Amino acid sequence: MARALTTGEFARLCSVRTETVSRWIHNGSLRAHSTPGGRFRIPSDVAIDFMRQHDIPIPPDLEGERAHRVLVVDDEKTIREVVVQALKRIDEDLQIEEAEDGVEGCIKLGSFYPDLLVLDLMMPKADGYAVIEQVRSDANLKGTKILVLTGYPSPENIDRALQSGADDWLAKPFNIPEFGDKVRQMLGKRIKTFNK
Amino acid sequence: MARALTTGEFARLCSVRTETVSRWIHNGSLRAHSTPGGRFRIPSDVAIDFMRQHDIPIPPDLEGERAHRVLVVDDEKTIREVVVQALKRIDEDLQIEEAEDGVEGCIKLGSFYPDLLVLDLMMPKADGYAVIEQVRSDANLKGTKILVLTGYPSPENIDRALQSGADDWLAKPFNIPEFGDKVRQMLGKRIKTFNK
DNA sequence: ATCGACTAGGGTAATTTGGGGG
DNA sequence: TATGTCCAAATTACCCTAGTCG
Repeated sequence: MARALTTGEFARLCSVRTETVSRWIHNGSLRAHSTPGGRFRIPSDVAIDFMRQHDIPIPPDLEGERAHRVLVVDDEKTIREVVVQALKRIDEDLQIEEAEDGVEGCIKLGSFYPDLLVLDLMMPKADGYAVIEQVRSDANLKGTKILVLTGYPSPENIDRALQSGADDWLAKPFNIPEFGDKVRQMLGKRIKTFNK
Repeated sequence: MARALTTGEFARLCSVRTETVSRWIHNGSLRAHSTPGGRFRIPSDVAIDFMRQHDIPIPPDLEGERAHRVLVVDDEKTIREVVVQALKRIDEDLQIEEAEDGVEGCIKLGSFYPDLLVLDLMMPKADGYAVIEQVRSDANLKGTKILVLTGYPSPENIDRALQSGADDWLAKPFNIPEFGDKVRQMLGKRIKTFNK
């Protein structure tokens, strides 16, 4: 997971020259370590941060170099704990963040850029639909998959959620293996879709 | 897929000054990312979209920078799946969209601008002939190739399809290698939307 | 030992920014 | 008012070279 890029590789990604990347490293715009011989190496997570910061499109194979991020948004602490435990069992390397209402969720979205959003529909402040719309209107979250959890799985609610842009849903209470399958599918599919 | 243009390069393509391109980026008319030093880079697909939207001629080498798009229109899910799988095997970088009837197909045409349209003739709502005519009457779809699939390959049907503007056809069920050949051929010698 | 990729550097071209006039 | 051209100053990135690294 720890691949590091050469200046040339990174230059191509940023559509600049190798020398320019060297200069960025010298003037502190870009962090890198170096070989004993003076060649620079840019860790993939540094590269991703840099590119995200400058709105440079990130190639999927580079994204794949890092651990997946999951944001869990639910106002019930118990549900969040169950979900987080289940997620950790699926993949202990997952980066997991939590939020307890739609507003907090939206704020975390803006800095966390999750690969998967596990989202309750009924919440105080901003409900799940609003969060879904927020995600789907943000180009930086294009790759984010949305799994909706709801205690009221009426056809209307489900339809509205999927219409808004959710990718899949589960009724609460859900069984853990089924949840695991969906998560694996959504995180896996995401990688496969972009695979070179 | 990865090249990005400088403001100067893009300015030349649009026959304006670089300052004007900078201003387009600032006022939001044109999306771009930037280097730490503040120089802009315009991803080639953004550039193409912009130029298409403003009827600016797109040079062929720029067109080549992006993945080809294929729209698959068929009311039978099984057929769509077979076609999509076959397409992915031909070129995994293809952007593929699906529609299950003529109306949905026409809607997607308007935003997806496929290079290739794989089209069933017999469909509910709007049949294949209607879709072909729609494509051929839209200047923005001048470059779109049409491959017709039909389960009823009578001379009348084929004739009518080709008359309407289809470029080639295959009888269902088709064999995959033959389908692959035709697709490669059509994407390969695709006529560019605009000539110099 | 080879050879492509990289660094460092200095001159140069391109780009940004702001302003003014059409 | 809105948009693109034109101008100029400051800055950035490009381009080239020689030499080094992997």
